[in-house]
Amino acid sequence: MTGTLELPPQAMQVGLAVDVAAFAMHAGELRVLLVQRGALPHARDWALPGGFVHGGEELHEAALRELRTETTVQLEPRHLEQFYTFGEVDRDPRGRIVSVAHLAVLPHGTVRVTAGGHTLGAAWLSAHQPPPLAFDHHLILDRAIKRLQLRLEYANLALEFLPDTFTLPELQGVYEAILDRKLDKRNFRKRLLTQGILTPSGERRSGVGRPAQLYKRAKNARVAAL
Amino acid sequence: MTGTLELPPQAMQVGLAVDVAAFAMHAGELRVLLVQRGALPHARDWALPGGFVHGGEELHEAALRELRTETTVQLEPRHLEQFYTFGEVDRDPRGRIVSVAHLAVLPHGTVRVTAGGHTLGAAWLSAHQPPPLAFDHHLILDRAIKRLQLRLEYANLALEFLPDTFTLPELQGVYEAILDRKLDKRNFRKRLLTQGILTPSGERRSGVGRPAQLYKRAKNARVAAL
DNA sequence: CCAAAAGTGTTAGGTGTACACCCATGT
DNA sequence: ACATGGGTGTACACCTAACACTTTTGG
Repeated sequence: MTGTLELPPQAMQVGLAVDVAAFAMHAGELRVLLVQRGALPHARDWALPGGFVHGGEELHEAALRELRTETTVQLEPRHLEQFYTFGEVDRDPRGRIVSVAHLAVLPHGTVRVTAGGHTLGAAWLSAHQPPPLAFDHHLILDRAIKRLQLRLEYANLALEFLPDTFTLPELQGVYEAILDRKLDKRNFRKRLLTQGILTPSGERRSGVGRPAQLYKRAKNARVAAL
Repeated sequence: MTGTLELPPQAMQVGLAVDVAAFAMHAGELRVLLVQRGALPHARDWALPGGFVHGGEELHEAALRELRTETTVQLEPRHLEQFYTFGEVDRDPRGRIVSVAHLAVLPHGTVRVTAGGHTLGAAWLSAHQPPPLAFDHHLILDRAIKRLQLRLEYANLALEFLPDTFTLPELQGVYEAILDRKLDKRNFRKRLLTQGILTPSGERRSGVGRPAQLYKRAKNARVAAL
């Protein structure tokens, strides 16, 4: 079927790319995965991982591939969603390049990243106070954070940042890191527990201070769309 | 600057298009602007107005142009926003075509549409019960309606469907048409009036039954983003 | 016994929702 | 006078936000 019909002459051919704003918790802070570019333009600048979509490849597949090849992230994203398309004429000096930006959430764990492909380095850096970024990636990151904050209320995206079992203070930490403000402990517990998406896992975690009850996600509790 | 840097060899070149889901109220119903295609593929099928982005043209400019040339809509959209990008490999038989879908709201008034360009016809048809559509346009329309419903709560997008002055029952009609369900009259009035975005315009409108108070939008009341 | 972090209830204000009757006009 | 659509108030349930002390553990 493909090829039997012709495109109209004025059909604009553009470079199609994806960029990924991948978030995780580190040291009680919301971090975003950034890579240091190895090639022009913007060599040595920090940027969101991303690149061109290959032929026959779906957009979300391209997003996953870029995550894996540019940064050697071992863990699967727990959430991946397209959130905006950046197509300004002059956003890339190489020509008309349209980027479909994706939001990813990676689970907790010492998410070790190493440079892959043609990047000089990769690191988890502060999402709320990022370094200067290449291209229009600060716009992309801003919008990604807003979307993440929106999703936090709608779906239960906070759980995706944590391991299978976790404590309520840890969960509250995720909310606070994403919203970038403090929450009241008692109100938070009440809200989450009456929501019915958590079940106590019996165990307790030890450390400094009183050990906390461990929870895991209830059977239902799925991430909703839109 | 453009052209001095080369794209990598695997950079995928794709056709870049925009599609527009333009909404308006007609006969107390939410309607979407559809065109009847004049060319293959899907000739004679209904479709959302849309087409290829031209060189040097921003995405929102392309969306506006397609609205104007394919349908001869006289009125400016009161709201125009990108809401999702459809890039599935097989969504168009002519090859890899990525469409950045836009949501538009047109103000009230007898919005007369005539076929323009290479379309056979154009019409305002029911948004909630549309005819069969070309390509993946039913997916686009579904998502556009969901976004419109979301925006209705967040911003005050309902006002954009009405002329400068309007009555509360008319405004409630817009809400009901978009949400596709009935609302309580007293609760609706209370909510809208305490919100402070409406000011009575003194005049009253006559017709059958008791005349209704006319309102206009208050000085503030701007449409918020994201 | 001290430091550190976890856990626990109540109150007041505001918001959403359900619900039925009277009013102003045109015919 | 009647048909048609516009306009009005209250009560209850629920959610939100503010607020301080006790409990459990490790050192």
